[in-house]
Amino acid sequence: MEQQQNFEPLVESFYQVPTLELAKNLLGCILVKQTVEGTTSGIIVETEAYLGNSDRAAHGYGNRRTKRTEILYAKPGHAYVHLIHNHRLINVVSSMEGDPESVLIRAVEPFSGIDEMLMRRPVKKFQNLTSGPGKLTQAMGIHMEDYGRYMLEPPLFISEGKSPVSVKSGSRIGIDNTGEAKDYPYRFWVDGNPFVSK
DNA sequence: GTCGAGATTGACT
DNA sequence: GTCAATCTCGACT
Repeated sequence: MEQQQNFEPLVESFYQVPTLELAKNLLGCILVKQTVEGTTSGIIVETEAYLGNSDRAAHGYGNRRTKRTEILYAKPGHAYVHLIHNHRLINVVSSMEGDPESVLIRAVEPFSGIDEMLMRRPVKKFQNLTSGPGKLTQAMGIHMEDYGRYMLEPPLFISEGKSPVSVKSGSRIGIDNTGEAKDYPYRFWVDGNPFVSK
């Protein structure tokens, strides 16, 4: 019995807050991706903030505006899909138009369309399905074609969810050789959730 | 046209 | 804990 409900996309003003605040607010919200095969969704349980101009670890650092980072300068609420090795990561563009800031979605907890996720990404441990930025994009079928998608309407959007009980923050992971930027406490997660990557 | 780098994952010791 | 895999973009010749 598959949960079938109508998701309500968040409104534009939700994204028009400081990036660090948006990163916290996104926890507990639901990421929804609709495909011809069906709808998959997951509760966001882990995020990271990337502050463009002042953050060396961010792709928008130093106002390097290229075709690849172009979407970071657009209005908040757009999807920035980035490729790394053979994996994809998904960010939500935040802050104001013209500021290359974004929030990386690092992990979600499967909510609906779980059968389809398992088909795309067969795993022995259910916990491994979406507990990482490259994992959730594979499970939910997010590709480069989703680059630049405006996440306020289907087929890719974020819906309001329940507020997490307890939120923690700390330093980001996976970004070495970026100097002091790696120690910034820009990572947020839902305390105790098994789908948080580490 | 060619070369190098990157916000990761999974398998193995 | 270490290490290799594999793809797109961006810079340079």
